[in-house]
Amino acid sequence: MAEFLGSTKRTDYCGDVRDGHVGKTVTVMGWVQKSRDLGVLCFIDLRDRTGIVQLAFDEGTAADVMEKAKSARSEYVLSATGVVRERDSKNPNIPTGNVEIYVSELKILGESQTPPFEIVENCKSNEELRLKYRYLDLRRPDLMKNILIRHKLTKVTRDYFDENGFIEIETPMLIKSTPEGARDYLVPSRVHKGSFYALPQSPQLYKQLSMVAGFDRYMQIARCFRDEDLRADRQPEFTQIDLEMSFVEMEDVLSIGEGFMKRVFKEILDVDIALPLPRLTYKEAMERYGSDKPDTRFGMEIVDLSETVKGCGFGVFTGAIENGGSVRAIKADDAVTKLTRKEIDKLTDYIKGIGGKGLAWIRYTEEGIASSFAKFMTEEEMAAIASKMDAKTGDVIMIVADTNTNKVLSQLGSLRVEVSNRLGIEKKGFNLLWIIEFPFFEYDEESGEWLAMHHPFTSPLDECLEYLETDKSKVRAKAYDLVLNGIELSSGSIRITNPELQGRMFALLGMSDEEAHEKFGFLTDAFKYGAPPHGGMGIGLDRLCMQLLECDSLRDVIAFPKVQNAMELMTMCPAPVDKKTLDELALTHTLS
RNA sequence: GGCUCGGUAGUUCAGUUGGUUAGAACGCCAGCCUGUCACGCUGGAGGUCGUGGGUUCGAGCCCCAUCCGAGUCGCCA
Repeated sequence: MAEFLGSTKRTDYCGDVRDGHVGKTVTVMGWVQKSRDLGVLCFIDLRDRTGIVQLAFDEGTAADVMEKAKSARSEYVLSATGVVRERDSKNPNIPTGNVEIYVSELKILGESQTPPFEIVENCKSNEELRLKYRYLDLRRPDLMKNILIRHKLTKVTRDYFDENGFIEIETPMLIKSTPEGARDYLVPSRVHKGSFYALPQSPQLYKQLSMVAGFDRYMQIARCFRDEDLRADRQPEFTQIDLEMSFVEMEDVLSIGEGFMKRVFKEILDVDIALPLPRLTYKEAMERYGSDKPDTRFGMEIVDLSETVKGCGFGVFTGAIENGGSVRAIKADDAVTKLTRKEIDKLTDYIKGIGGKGLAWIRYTEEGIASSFAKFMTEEEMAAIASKMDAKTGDVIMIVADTNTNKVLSQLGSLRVEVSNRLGIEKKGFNLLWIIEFPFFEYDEESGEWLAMHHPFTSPLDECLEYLETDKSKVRAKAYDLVLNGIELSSGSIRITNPELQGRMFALLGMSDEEAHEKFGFLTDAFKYGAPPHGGMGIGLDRLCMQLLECDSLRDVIAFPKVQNAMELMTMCPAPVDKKTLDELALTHTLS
């Protein structure tokens, strides 16, 4: 039977009991990590969020206390009072290993069944089980540590932005659905049957309206929702450090953003980040890394072979070039033993899996050149490739050709990362960089239309305004992303505040005046009443935390995450609701 | 929606060509034990092999379907 806490008060956390406490009487409270019953002697490791301390019992211990100590199983909740004393034999493996608490009073505050998995660091149990018992998983020191560091990160965030004049404003969770972009989570209205709220994908419009209101600098640690499929770095419910600033241009926002990153890395990891951060234009990032979120911790940059192989004997290459595409390649240094013929076949499948036509390759082995296409080439042509790629014995070149150069680049970009993973290339450090000058429009092959790459309030670069109606491919945006080790951490832009320009943008995106007014009238109306120039960004808090802690999954930094099918396994939601509830919401017809 | 991988004791895993009673380690339970800290020793319990169907004299193993989990592509302005 569990006992009541009564008037017992904790004096110290378990992990804080050290040499300085020797001789003092302390009371600690926590969970039984492990008990060791040696007959006349008994030891219990007691754990709380700060660490573990050893409780000791011996022949001098009162019989009732000893009896309780021996009955305490794993994960029982105890309160223990006793004198701290130096240990005869110290345990160098734990910070409190020099001391122990010689217990005179013991309360069993809560009993526990045997947990379904051990509450230890580096638990190997499968994640499904751990998510079902998430409260036990969070009790494990590694996950506990992650959540505690996340707390520290949000604290640093609020401090930094407060010190820089930002005001935290809470924006609504129940908002109007705007069908652009990701799928919305919808919330049915009871009062207005057949109408719906949406959960915000971002507080975008509200923060812009806060600028119109005159708050000048806004920030919010904002929960956002997107009803799209999950990934290791994508949850349907996530948190953004959202900010917006008035009377600024891009440089001002980047400066605040990178100042924040510097502060975070210093305070959380004691790592110094050199400022200003490197920048790449979107075009350069695509040309060199085949990605708008390149991992620059390793090389293997993309090389354009189009000039080199122009007019060669291999029809796949010449065909791609003659039809407006290109031939490009990456080189894996000293990889010839790892990238066997079989491995390269797998990489070819990988390329096909992401929409590629295939992979041409050259392996420079000790015995000579092995290649998928050498038979179509002259020796001079092969030598020209080797020269252009600076290839030596031991290297492997992988080549992609397509009539669409963007496809070539993005496929090689993916391949570059895939190959680096397969080769186990060491990636160390924190490579932060800005990607700037994003294209404003994106050509959609399916519909044959130019679509907005960002939300429609993003401002074009001043020098691109003249091309808006004439050549959409030339228009670049005042948009910027912050990339860390190949993950998009943040995205932002300078916004349009000129109603006339905004009208032009809506028109270019195929939105009629009526449609634009229906969807965003409240914003364009607001801009008629004195809108300051403004811009901002949103920083993915979960992703930042995941990178700081070098975790592979967002689930390791979110206390109660969802799994791949968007279920939360502990509470098993989403779940059906009863008919009465549906009736009230006029949703009964959804029951089949 | 597609592709790949996985599901055997509470947990992590092994399980040969389809063949007797499905094993190990840890954990759990009981007893013993005066300094343990991966305590030790002795003994014990614990399995609808994800689920359903099929092939077979016989299925953990082969086939089909299905559920669950992971990664990824599509998707994510």
